[in-house]
Order: sequence, then structure tokens, then C-alpha cells
Amino acid sequence: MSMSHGCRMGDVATTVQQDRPPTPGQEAGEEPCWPALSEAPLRRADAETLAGVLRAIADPARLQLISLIQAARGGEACVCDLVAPLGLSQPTVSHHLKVLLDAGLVTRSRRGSWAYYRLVPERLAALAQLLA
Amino acid sequence: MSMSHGCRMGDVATTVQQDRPPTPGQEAGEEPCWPALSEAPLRRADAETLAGVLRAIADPARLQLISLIQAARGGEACVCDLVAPLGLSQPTVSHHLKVLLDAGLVTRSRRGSWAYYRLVPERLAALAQLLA
DNA sequence: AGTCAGTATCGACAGATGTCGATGTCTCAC
DNA sequence: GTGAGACATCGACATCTGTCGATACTGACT
Repeated sequence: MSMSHGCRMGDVATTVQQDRPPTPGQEAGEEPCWPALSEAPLRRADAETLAGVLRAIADPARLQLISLIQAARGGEACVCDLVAPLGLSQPTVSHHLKVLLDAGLVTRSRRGSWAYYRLVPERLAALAQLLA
Repeated sequence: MSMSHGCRMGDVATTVQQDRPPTPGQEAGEEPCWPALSEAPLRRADAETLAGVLRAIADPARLQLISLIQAARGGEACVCDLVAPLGLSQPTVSHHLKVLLDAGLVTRSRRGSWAYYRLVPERLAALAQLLA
């Protein structure tokens, strides 16, 4: 009870994380859905969850990362392609990507020694719908 | 030049602020518009601007404030109505409201000794469109 | 005038966050 | 196996941020 909106929340920091390369068909099967901002008294716990995801994109470096990944060939980019445009150190870029990954906004797939990051558009769309 | 998107940015922290009560017809005349996230290489300055607005809503207390204001009678609420539901001190609530105000997400109008806050839906909508 | 209620600002503090260099881990090529 | 390259993690640091109590401000009502 008390969850009037018909979608499960949670898993802000414990999402996708598909590190296993042999399971590529797993996709983002969970519909990304949060309680709409307009649903009257937003409970504190829900607000924390939403804020967690929003905080992930409320950073200039991470916004640039999202922009760069989306504009990249095939909609994916490896870390090595992102370090130079951002003008930040490789560890810092890796850190930001992890934040986006934990928020479920990007997925990671390793090919060889490269790690390719890809957006999860449903997640972004859900966020957008939330504000509208 | 270099601003390919046809809308002006800036004024993240120096917006609306319509404190003058005798000018009520002034509304949010400025169309709230930012460079879409999909417009290829997001420049650092633009990313900072966007992050500034996003950071304003990336906080549980402020999300609850937005929710409460929207749900309030007449679409507006005074500080006294917001302190109790949030479970935070009055100065803290005032602080959060100022953050939202500086981001242009709410407006303030004083009537008597009360300060009524009201959402700027266009601003929220612009933010939503940005992610979609 | 004086008082009081509603808000805003100030100063201080603890905790979170962005950043880096150093180091660890993994994969491929030789 | 050795080495090199790509990436992640760790530890440390400076800065930002949320929170509060104390205080100042503002308008209304005696």
C-alpha cells in the first residue's frame, strides 16, 4: 500500500550492471518508471529515489558524457573516446560513467579491452515524462 | 555564433525574481529554453548552465516542495504551509525555496506578511523536453 | 510607540562530491 | 610469459551542499 502509482521504484544504485559479456540479450527489461511529480504529496522515500537519479545528470561533465555518447557512431562510445573531449583525467571520466551506470542511465559492454557505453533512452524518457 | 540552437541561455541564478507586487502582469515572459541534450557536442558552458538548473531539482526536499506547491490550493503555497510537511526547519525550507527561485522554477509573491510560491510550469516543461 | 507572526539572512558545522595521481586488473599481441 | 594498452579502483584532498540555531527584517495589529 501507499504506492498508488503502478510501477516499482527503487534500484537506483543497484541496477543493470550487465558485466557478463555472454548475456547480451538481457537488455533493459525493467520499465523505468517513477511516481509522477504531479502525484500529490510526494513521499520522502520516493523523493530520495528521484533525487538520486536526477543528481546523476545534474553535473556538467555527465551531461557532456550523455551528449557525446548519443552523438557517437552507433550510439556507443568507449572511455578512450571520451577522455579528450571532456578535458578530464581518465579516472575521473571513469568515475562519472560509473555514476551514470549506477543510475541506470547507461549500460556498459566490454569488447576486448575496451568498455563501450550506451544510453538507456527509456530511462531518460521516463525522467522527462516525470517533469511534464 | 556557436549558439546553433535558437534560444538564449544563461540567467540560471539571476532570473525572474519578481519581488515587485505592483507588476503582476509580467508573468514568465522569457521562453525557458536550453540546448537540447541531443544537439551533438554539448559545450562545457552550456553543460554548466543545464547542470545548474538540474541540480536545483535534484534534491529530495526540493522535489517535495515542487510536489506540495503544485498540489496546493490555487497552485500556490506559503512557507508556513510547507515547513510541517517537509519536517525541516523554517530557515532550511526558505533556503530550498530560494534555490528553486534562483533557478527560475518558482516565483514568489508577497501578500501581507506571507510569501506565496508558485511553479513555473514552462520551465519544468522545458527541462522535460530537454531530456526527450 | 510596541509587539508579534511570517520570512529571510547569517554563521557554523558535518557530510557529500569532483578531482587527481598512483595503483590494480584484465585483455591482447608478440 | 612479457609487455603494453584500456579501464577500474583506491586514497587523499579541496570544495560544495544541506542543515540548523540565532538573528535581522517586514508588515499587521494594538
